[in-house]
Amino acid sequence: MSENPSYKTRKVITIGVVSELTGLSERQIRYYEERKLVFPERSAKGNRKYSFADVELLIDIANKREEGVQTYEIRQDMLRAERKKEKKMRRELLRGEINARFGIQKER
Amino acid sequence: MSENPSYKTRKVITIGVVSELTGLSERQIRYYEERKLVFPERSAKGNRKYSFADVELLIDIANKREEGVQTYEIRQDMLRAERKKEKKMRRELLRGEINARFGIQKER
DNA sequence: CGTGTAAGGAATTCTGACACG
DNA sequence: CGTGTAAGGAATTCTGACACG
Repeated sequence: MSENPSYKTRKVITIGVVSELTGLSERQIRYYEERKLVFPERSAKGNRKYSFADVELLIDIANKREEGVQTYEIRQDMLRAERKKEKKMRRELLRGEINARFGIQKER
Repeated sequence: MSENPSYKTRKVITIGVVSELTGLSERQIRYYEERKLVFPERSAKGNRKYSFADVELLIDIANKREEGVQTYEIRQDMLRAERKKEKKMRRELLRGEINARFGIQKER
């Protein structure tokens, strides 16, 4: 049951459907790609394919744009968030390694 | 986090992508619809849209077809399984109602 | 029965560009 | 900067039908 969590990240949705789902025009969606905010995959013959995660991201972008935030700012925020998350993951990885060597044996 | 379990059942995938995902020809996919094995939605202008659940179902169908099972048999099996599940849900619903009236107060 | 294919048309998507503000 | 639009072409999808086995 529930085998695949990749339903959210698998890129299978064409731009027309994404447009319906987000309310954005295809022009806008392609422009946000140009501005490096979304990264669809391409089918064999070059058609863009998006994931549900991309759709949600685009909705967030649309909200920020409505507040007047420029695509450049949105991109900067995304990059900052990404670096923060990486830092966190490194800390957790390190903690895990330390535990693997010393932490596991509770006391003896 | 993880707000939407509908990633699996939301019908957003076009037939070409389903064909890639399943290895079935578009002809086969349309035929299985004709035989009432899958039920895609339609976009405004009539294009079929499938869910991840549909994709998995189609893969199951493809496996059965390879074993020589006819579409009619597959359909009968699906209907039987569905009735069974409904029966189960009715039982559980009933049990829940009974508990709501009598079961909750443990003892007094 | 299950699937391939050619047919003709309609809708989709793509890119690069001009426009406006 | 962000978005609309017309342009031309290529790929997608649709339906109904004929073919084969």
